[in-house]
Amino acid sequence: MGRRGEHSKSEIENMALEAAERLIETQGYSGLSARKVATAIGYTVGSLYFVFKNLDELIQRVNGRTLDQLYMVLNDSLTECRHPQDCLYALGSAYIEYASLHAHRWRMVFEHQPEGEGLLKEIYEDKVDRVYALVERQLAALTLNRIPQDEIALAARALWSGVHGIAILRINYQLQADGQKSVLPLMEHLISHYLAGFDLEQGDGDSFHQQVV
Amino acid sequence: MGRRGEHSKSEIENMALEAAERLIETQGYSGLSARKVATAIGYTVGSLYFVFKNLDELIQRVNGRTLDQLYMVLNDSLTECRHPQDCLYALGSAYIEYASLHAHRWRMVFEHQPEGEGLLKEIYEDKVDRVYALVERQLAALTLNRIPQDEIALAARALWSGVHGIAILRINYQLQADGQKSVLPLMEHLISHYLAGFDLEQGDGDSFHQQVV
DNA sequence: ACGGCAAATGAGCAGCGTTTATATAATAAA
DNA sequence: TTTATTATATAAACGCTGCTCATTTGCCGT
Repeated sequence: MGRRGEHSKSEIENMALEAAERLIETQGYSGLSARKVATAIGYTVGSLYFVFKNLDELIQRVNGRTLDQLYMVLNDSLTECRHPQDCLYALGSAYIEYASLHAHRWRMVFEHQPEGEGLLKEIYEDKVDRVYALVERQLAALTLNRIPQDEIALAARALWSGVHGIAILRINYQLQADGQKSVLPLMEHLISHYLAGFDLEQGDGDSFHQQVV
Repeated sequence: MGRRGEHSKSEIENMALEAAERLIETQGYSGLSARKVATAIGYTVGSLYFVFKNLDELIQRVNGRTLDQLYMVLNDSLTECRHPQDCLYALGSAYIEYASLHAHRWRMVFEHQPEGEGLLKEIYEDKVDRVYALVERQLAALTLNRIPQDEIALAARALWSGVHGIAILRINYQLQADGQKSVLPLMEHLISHYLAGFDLEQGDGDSFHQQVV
């Protein structure tokens, strides 16, 4: 049939993204295919390529939405904490919980290598930065803004690399699958040790102060 | 043709693994296919399935070899350090360097989800433990063996999650591609802060002492 | 009413993992 | 030496994949 006009381009786009997310959540990346997505929204393959350049673009769009969702969850986790260190625990806890609850979607964000350059990639990186900013804000508060922003940015990335790694541990080895409480002490252990070391190293001119970014 | 007898089963196995590694190193996971591997070693697809149960098994075998190689590199990095903290730096540096040099192979170790149970998976996990043991040994030395082994094991995983995350950062965002020196300060920053915090928390009965594993 | 145009299709291409009947070469038996 | 057996390698086939494109369909303005 020709133009049914039932859905606008952006409507189809949204339907496809939602269908793709559903497929990924339930069956993982390998369960995703253009034909499955198309069928799920009542169209055929060709129509998908009318809206997305290719599957890669669709995946990048899904990843963008995942990052948005993650940002919101993390942001919401900050409502019930006051001390920055507790807020970092809250962020870490929310991060690990999200990773556990949406393992497939979450993994895809980091495992899918976007090919080539493009506007999408920049948007993507902005979304990542926005998530990191949540951590940076707490670190800045904790150090009473006595540490330059670029250094805070690096510290956030270093620290969160650790939390991220723990989330991966949690997922890959199904560590304590019964209620993901069990890796939380590990996370708090990492953060507390890291922060404890932070105070000791105020302006001691170590190698970290080299220009890195 | 029938049995040419030019290569034994284990010879074909080796040839296939080497060919697969070459494909992955140069073209990444998506560049790997049963037919490509078979062609590369002068056989046809079917013969591959005479040696491996399926592609998944071949990949797991490649990952095993990668872990062996990684272990050796890390082990060798310890020859020129004395103080445990310097040894941890050396391990971190070697880890990040290996990840950068063999990004595709290294990523596959963590991103490929081995399906189902089996002997291979256990061997695989032993290899992972062997790598962690290198870190644990340094942590134990640093804390003068005053901390129980299971706690050291967790600390190693927490700390190395951070180093791992930094390696991911290095690869994903091509952080300072000109000589991977630039993320090393970040790694040392993480380790030094973490270790600085370690001494402060001797037996203070925090949540970390809960039974986790 | 009809022409033009946008939307949607579905057949087709090359490649994928995997299975299997078949052909072949080396070996064992007669 | 000839024959039978067995292990090995193959090629074809199945159903799937991402992606393209000629073709058809239906709406909308003239």
